[in-house]
Amino acid sequence: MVRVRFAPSPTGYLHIGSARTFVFNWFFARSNGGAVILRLDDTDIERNTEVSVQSIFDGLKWLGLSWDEYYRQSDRSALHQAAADAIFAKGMAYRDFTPAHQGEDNRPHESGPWLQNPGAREVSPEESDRRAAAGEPFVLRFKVPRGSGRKVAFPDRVYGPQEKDAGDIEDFALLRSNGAATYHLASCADDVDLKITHIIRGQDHISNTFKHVLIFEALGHPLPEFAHLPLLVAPDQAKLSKRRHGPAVSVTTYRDAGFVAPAYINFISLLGWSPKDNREQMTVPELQEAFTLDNVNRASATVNFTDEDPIDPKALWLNSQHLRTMPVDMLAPEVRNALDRAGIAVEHGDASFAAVVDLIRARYQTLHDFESKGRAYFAADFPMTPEAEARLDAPGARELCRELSQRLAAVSTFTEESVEQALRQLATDRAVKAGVIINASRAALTGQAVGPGAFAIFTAVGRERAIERLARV
RNA sequence: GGCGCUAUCGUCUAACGGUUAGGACGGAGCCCUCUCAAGGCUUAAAUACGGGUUCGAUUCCCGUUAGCGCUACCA
Repeated sequence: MVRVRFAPSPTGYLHIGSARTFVFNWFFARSNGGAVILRLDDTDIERNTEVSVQSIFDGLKWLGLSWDEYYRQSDRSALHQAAADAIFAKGMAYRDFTPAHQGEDNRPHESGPWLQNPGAREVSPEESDRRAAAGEPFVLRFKVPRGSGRKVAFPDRVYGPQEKDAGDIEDFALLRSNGAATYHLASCADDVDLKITHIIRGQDHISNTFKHVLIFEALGHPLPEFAHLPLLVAPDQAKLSKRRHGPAVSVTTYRDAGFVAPAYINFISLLGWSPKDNREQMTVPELQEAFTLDNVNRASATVNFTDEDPIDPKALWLNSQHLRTMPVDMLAPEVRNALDRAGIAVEHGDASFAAVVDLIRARYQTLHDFESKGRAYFAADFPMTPEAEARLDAPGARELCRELSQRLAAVSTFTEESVEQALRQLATDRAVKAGVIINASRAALTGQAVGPGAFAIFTAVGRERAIERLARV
């Protein structure tokens, strides 16, 4: 039974890299009949915030990919403590009473790695127990094996076999002086307890994994499979960070820009992974079906954004593709919500609403376009663009619109065909090109100089409104 | 400094050791057309550098360079 976990730490909003990690975990689990576990790695109480927890949930909920189990590490400190005790009891960890260093890192590792605080390992068990009993604060450190030629190794599903000299691994902390578990301990203890089979996470964890291998071994637990994902970087090649790159890296930026979740998922899936068959636009089920760890790349991928525009152009293109191809009954509720948030009251019933959405969606790139460019299809009031104004300013255009209005008021049935017939007849009668009336009508009906085929617009806007809008030019 | 990871068009990427190095976004141009999109077509644009191995290297090996990551009582 495959069990994967997504373990964000709530120190900020859900960012694009985390979202991709979640999505890949989800694809892997779902295509292997496995379980997805959401675990908040919130052991660093100083830096965690509830706001962040909320925004992570907001982001995940928007993606619309479900998880099966949910845990918070802060609820599981007894488990972490027990793991620390077990490792300590085996003599694989020791207390370090050295005060925490603060400010500049002045430890002497200019010529090599820092491995441990001098003398800390040599404190006798008796003295260690005595000082601990006396209440002297300490960190519990893992006693990394120092034998010559001792290697730590693990296979990585993406990066291949990994190996490192134990001599290059420092005696990392398991427990902080306040008694709380560090990330390393808590993460491994929980992975063991939650029976995680595959750890899929960012490549920035590769060097941590050697430490984790040591912990798993100390806990007497077989290694889960590891798969590290290439990093997502900013256009300046730096690791994405909210401090340096701002909201461009937040999932909610895309949501708020009018993206539909499947398009966003499609976009981030193509960062560091590809189906290898030249497909680009894919639905979530297609992505899940095609996803394999073997097709994950190793080089980091750049997310394109600028100070002026936080949205990657390819993401925008994918969004427009999804808007025009996703099932209209899946899109319509999203559009309705968007219009709702924009304060546009929609009078349409579901069927006619879906028909209008279907008519105009091929021209739009984001959900916001429905409220702006598409406003006239839903609202009684709408602005007129300068280009549309120009259409009406064409010689005779306004008069023709008014006359068309009168003629349409007289037709018995109001269909695309009857409208076209009336309009072309008017053109013939007045000896003008039909195009003039067509373009002027589009402007009068929608406030836009551009849009769908003109006759379809008449029925989309509806008889009453069409006649009224033509009359008042 | 140490350790690790990586390197194909501007960006995302494809290429059993043999291709005119392919696709996509974005750019340029054309076609279609009642407008604008869409769609179709065309076009510019890449194997970081240097050595090997091989009949043949984008692909395998070594080195250089560059970038990134880790090097906390953060995760």
